Amino acid sequence: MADIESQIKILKDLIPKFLPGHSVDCVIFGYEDKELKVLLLNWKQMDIWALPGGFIFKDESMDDAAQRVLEERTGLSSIFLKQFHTFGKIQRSDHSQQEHHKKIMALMKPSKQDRKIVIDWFDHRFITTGYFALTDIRKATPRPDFLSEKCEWKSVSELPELIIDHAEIIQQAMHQLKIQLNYLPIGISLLPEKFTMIDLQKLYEAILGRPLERSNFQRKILKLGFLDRHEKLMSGAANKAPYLYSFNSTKYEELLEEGIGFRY
Amino acid sequence: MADIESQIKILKDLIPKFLPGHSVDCVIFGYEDKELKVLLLNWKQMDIWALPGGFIFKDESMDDAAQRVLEERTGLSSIFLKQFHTFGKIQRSDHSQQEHHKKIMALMKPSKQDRKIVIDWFDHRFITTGYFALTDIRKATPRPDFLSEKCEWKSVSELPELIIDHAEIIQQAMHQLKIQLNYLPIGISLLPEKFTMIDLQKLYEAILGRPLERSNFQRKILKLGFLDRHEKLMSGAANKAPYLYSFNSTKYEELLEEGIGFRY
DNA sequence: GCAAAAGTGTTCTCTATACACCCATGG
DNA sequence: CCATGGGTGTATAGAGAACACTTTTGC
Repeated sequence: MADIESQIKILKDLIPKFLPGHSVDCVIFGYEDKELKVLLLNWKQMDIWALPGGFIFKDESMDDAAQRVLEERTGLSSIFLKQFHTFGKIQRSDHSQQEHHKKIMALMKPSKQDRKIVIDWFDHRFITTGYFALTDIRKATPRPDFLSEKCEWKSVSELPELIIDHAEIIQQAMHQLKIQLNYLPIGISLLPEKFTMIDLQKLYEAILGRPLERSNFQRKILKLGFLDRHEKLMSGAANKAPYLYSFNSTKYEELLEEGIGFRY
Repeated sequence: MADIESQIKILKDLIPKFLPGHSVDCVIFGYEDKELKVLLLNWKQMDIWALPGGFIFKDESMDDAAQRVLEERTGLSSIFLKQFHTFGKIQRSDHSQQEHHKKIMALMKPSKQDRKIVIDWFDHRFITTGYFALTDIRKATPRPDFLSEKCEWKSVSELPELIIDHAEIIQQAMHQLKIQLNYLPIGISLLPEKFTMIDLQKLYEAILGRPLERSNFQRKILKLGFLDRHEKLMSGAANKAPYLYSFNSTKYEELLEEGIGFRY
């Protein structure tokens, strides 16, 4: 596996350029099949998952580092991205993490010195800042990093086993999403260009975790006036065809300043 | 000034025990004379102010570090304290900071080596996590740290000149205070045991930055039912005496879970 | 009695919510 | 025509804002 080995060499050279002790982790949200999803990485040689994360270069702001991680994993730039919490407990490492690093190290034969640098780097304590991102799942192209085998969207309602405190980080991100719902460009970030009213409602329901009344939702949203109505969507089903809508981003952004009202 | 010199020696020995690159800063709020105040430190030899802050020991959680800073500067423990944002721009240092360190160094004659360790420590890049605290100003006893001359409560409406990005940190803290108002134990933390309805109203007004209608405020708060009514406060003024109230903390905490409703 | 501030009542509007009803579509 | 789901109407309850009115206090 010369591939990993060369990656380790690259990493060894990068390590001195990173800020020690601090990392960023991204909770990248997408929306598909009426479910809220997050992008997760599957670690090589282990059946355990992790959030996409990375380190901060000494000459790079923390926000830029998060942006870089997001871009590397999804190919997307200029996406809504916001920090939500910094995790600073002492025990931010666990058995599975150490086991993983051992297995990775076993796969390669770098020089003793390189090996030591890399192991030491991963073994010391990190404080991590969590960011959440809102993406259109159809536009993203998930790409694993060198530590990982797979990079996949996983439904937040059935998350796989996650390393260290990453389950907690996702929980926190979802809570913040709920809390800040009225001030976030939920719809415009997570939905495709055109969508039906039910699509939008289901998205809100997925985030809020509770059902909303159909007719009232429709009236409320339309009254806010940030949607443009387009042609009807003929689904082929034996029922009335819904209109397609798109966001009038000017009006939408104006309204977001004040907050679009849904209590949680 | 052997005093500073011995402090520098202590600091030099502590530095290896700190996590490099990360600090905490506390925006400690108090309420007095109908004004929201924050506790600030005045740096020795300079007419510039700073937030109380500190570093994190390698075997200490970030929350504990913030708690320690709060306790060292106010003597208060078990106070409401919560992180609100992490500041990770590259240029988190400025001219006034460097000037200050030079002046401090000039005051003392430590060994060249000690001096280098301390200067290097302060000169490298820090990411800082901001915490805000809510305190009863009457119970706190402000104490300067060794870099500072004075430690005083300053009204948020007329802040003095602050180092680096500390003005921005306070702005952010105030914004979070406003946003989270309905979920924070504002009253019980910032007011004395007993207070009048107007006291509580003025506190809310100070945080929200806008006037509230007296009679409606009274009705709304009383209807929520977390206040116990006590004797009247005879002020000696030629007007009707207001009742004194205190928080029924059980009910208050129950309600805070759901949020006590004031739109901002 | 008068001024000032506290406490209570009334009215109006706006929103949320529930639910009824009509409309479009394809089988 | 019927089942299904979209779109609109309506009725009611509660919250919020504005403001009038009453009560208490010290001069």
